[in-house]
Amino acid sequence: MVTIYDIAKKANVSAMTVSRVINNTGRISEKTRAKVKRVMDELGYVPNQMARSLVLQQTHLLFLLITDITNPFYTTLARGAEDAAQKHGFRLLFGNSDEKLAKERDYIDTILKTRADGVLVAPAGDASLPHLEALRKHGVPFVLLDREVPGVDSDIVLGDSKEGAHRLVKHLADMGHRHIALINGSLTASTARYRLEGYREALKLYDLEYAEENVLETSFEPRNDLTEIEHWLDRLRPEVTAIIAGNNVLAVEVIRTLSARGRRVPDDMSIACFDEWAAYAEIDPFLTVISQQAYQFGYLGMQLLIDRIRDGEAAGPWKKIVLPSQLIVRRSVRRLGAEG
Amino acid sequence: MVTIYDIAKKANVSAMTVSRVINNTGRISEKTRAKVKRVMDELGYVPNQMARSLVLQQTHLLFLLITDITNPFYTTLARGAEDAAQKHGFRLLFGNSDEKLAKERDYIDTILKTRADGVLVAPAGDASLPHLEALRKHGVPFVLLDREVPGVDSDIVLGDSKEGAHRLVKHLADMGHRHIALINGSLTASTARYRLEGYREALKLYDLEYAEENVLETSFEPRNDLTEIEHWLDRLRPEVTAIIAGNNVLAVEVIRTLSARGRRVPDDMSIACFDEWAAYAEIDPFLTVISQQAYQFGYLGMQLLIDRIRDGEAAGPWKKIVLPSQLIVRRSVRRLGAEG
DNA sequence: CTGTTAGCGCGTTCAT
DNA sequence: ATGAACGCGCTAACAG
Repeated sequence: MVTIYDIAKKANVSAMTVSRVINNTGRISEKTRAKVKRVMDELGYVPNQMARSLVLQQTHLLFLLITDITNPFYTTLARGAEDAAQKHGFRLLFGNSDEKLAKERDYIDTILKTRADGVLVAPAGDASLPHLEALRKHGVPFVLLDREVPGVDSDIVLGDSKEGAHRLVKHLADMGHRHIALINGSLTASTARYRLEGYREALKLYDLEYAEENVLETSFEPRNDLTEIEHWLDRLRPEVTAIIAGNNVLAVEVIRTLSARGRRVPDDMSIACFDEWAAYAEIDPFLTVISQQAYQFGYLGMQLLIDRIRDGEAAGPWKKIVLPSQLIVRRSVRRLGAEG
Repeated sequence: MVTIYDIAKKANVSAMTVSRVINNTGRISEKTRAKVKRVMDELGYVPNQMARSLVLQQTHLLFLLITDITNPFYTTLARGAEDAAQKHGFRLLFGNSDEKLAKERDYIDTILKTRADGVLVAPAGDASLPHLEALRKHGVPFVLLDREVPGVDSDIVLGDSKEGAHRLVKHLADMGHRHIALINGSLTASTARYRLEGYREALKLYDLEYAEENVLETSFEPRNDLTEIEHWLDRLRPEVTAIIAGNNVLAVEVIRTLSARGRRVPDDMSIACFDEWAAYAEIDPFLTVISQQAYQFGYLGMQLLIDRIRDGEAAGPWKKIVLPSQLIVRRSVRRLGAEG
């Protein structure tokens, strides 16, 4: 490995001079600067980030932790975070927890060991608390994305899940559905809790029946085994004509399960859900969704993080950004007649 | 920051003993080991990766560089790479180049500075050559994914793009299409070249007309401005009844452009393309595609990389894995009668 | 404008 | 079984 000492020797200067050339600090004569630079090129020198970080006590590295890298909601969010980071001259690396606490812990571990300057976290759930406390304890600034974690104060960017669920129920009711089921992620995720809450409140408001067997709590991430969903569909009250899915993944899995049994959407069952399927949905508009501004989650979250890194305490009290969502009506919900 | 010296002092041992406890090296009495561990917990010690890497000359960190984090092909690939890395006890971080050489260069830079142990690269194109040469020069093992780069010898995992294009043309011809256009990524990507080649060969084979204005070379990544595609569609020979898109993104953009002008797929134009839109395509099977085993690209690539890291030269000559693809027929291609 | 010294946190080598 | 000295590559502080 080429070090500043190799450069120094070949350029007949001290290592310190080389360091100054690299970092553009101090005053250096144009002549020596040129000489040093030439030698650096010749030798193909690359600064050792480890060594720099060790002495500077900062890495200039930011992390984004998402829970499902195959979900377009999170990848769009990632693009937003990336753009904002680049705009401010920060490097960003991604990690994928797969909604698994163990994987999340491993990434937090890596982040801690790597001494990242800051982290954007979409937490797996409430049990992410110790992970976030670890970040806090070690002085790593972080911003929460998409989900709250009880017991954690921080900057955060959220969607209005309760309001979204409300709008979904209203739309279904408007379309003539009176018996609406809900398949949800784990209630250890705040979004799932708010969506359940909004669902129940709206049912009450529109005078629709609530039945325990019409609600399934499972998980947001993709699964290979659809039997749980299958069994739930079997136990559903027969009057149910519409299902709300807690996210885009669940919606797809419900539809797959239904269609494996020859039941069509929306003919035999209506479906609506949270979150888009990005580009594809546009060309073949099928799923009725509550669309969230995924890109903004990442972009604004990154801005908050960078503010926090730059200004520390001076960035003021914790900021909470709640992003509005939008109902997009498509083909997956059928209009029911009076008989429905 | 808590260091091994803080632990050492509080546990009444030397820093060296602490280090040994951390790394499970040397012989330590159970008593001191327990004491040291307890103090470590009390103080919430986290090893400083920078310092470790500096002395060990290795980071145990792997990178995956993809060109479009919003494209399900690459995110599925990423999941495969992640699983394989985890299986072998390596940490993996992601970077997204957005098909941009400048962003790719920045990531290569980060990787070099970070002294990663190895890299999985889906290169932006032929001009990625210097980036890969830099990796080589600095002794960072890498494996290429999805695209070849002329002038670079390395392990690589590829799809058979030529064969895929061939199958696409054959299918369209079988469906009665005699005038088939191609919208492609930049020819600086080997996949685009092979797809063009397969397209031209197949046209010849099935005695179909080739026309220059029926082929557009643009780029694989999503764009905001669809005018280029729009203009191309306007200039297409009027006899054209089907379009092959070089990837999933282009297919969606063509369809969007067409539908903005009131032209329907497949009624007014048939479309087929490379690569799936992951889960969503299953529930609403619209696009006829050549489906590639994205997950395997990542999984097998990671295996190659880890072999190379572990065995170095002893891993033998460069390995090239070519993954077969599969034609999946759906609704986006219309069957033409004799008049077509 | 340039060089010397010291130390960031840790692990290897050699003592004890 | 444990400790002291040294160095990994780099930069801040001070000297000249």
